Amino acid sequence: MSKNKEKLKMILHKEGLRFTNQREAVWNEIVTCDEHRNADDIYMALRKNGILVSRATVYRTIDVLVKNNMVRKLDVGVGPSKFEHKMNAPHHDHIICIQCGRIEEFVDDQIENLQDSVAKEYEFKLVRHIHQLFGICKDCQ
Amino acid sequence: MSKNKEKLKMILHKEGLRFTNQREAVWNEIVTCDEHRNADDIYMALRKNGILVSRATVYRTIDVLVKNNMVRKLDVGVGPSKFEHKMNAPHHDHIICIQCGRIEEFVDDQIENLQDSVAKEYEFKLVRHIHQLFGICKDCQ
DNA sequence: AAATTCTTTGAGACTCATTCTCAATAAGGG
DNA sequence: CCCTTATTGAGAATGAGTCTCAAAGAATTT
Repeated sequence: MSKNKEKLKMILHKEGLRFTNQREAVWNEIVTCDEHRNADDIYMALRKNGILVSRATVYRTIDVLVKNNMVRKLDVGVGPSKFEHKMNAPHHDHIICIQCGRIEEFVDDQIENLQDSVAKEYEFKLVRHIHQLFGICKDCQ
Repeated sequence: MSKNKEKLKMILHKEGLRFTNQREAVWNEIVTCDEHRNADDIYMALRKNGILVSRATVYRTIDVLVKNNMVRKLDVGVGPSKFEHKMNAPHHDHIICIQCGRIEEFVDDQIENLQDSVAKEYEFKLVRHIHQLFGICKDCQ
C-alpha cells in the first residue's frame, strides 16, 4: 500500500504535479481492484466509500496514470473506455466477447517480440500498443 | 468498378437492404480512395463532388460495409474513427505515430497465426481484431 | 397505373463520454 | 504562516455518433 503511494508521489513529482488527497484516492481505488472498470465505475465506487472526488478529477487523474504506465486504457469497442491498474500484473492483452462483453486476458511473448520487430523495421520507437481480439466466447456460441 | 458495384448489390441483398444511389455513392467514394479517412472526410468528399448524401446515411452505410468486411474501422486513439476499404488490399494492421499521426500499414502472418491460436485456446470464435502499435516515427524522434 | 406497404433518407435533435471553464480552495516552498 | 501557483468541483461545452420522424422512393398488389 505504502509502496504504491510512493510510486504515485514519484510520478506526480516527475510530472511537476502536486500530491493531493483526490489523486491519491483515485489511485487507491484503481489499484485495489482487479476488474476492468470505466471512469464512471471508479467515480461511483469512490462515492460509495464516502470519498467525493469529481468526475473531472477522476478523468484527469486517470490520464496521468495512463501516461505513466500505471494504468492501462482499454477500448472495448463499444461504450466508454475501461481501465485496469498495471501493478504486479504482467503485461497482457485482451480477448473480448462481442455478445456478452466478457473479457479474458492473454499473454503471448512471441507476439510481443514480433511487435518489436515490426516497430524496428518501420523505425518507430514503440510507446504502447492495442491488441484486442473480438469474437464469440464458448458460452455464447 | 462494375465488379465493386456487384459486390455491394450482393451484400445489400444478403442483408435485406435496398440498393440505392446514396449507398452506392458512399461505397464508390470509399473504394476509390486509398487513404484513411473519417466519416466526415467521406461526407465532405461526396459533397465536393456534388453528391449530397446526409451524414446519417454516410454513417449508416459505413456500418453495413464494416459489418460485411468491405471496410475496416480504425481507432486511431484520438478523435474520430477512420475507415479504409478492403478491396484488393491484403489484410494488414497499423503502426501509428503519436506525434504526427502518420499511419503505416504492416502485415505479419506469424502474428495472425498466433492470434488464431490464442482464440482457439480460449475457445473464442474470432470475428475481428484490433492491433495497433503506437510510437514515435523516425521523423519525429 | 393506382393503391398499398415497406424501406430509406435527411435534417436536426439527442446521447453520452470526455474535456473545458473558472471561481474557490488547497499545496508546499520560502 | 504567506504567497504563489496548481488543483478542484460543478456544470457547461464539445464532438462523434445515433436516433427520430415526416417525406420521398422502391416494390408489390390490385
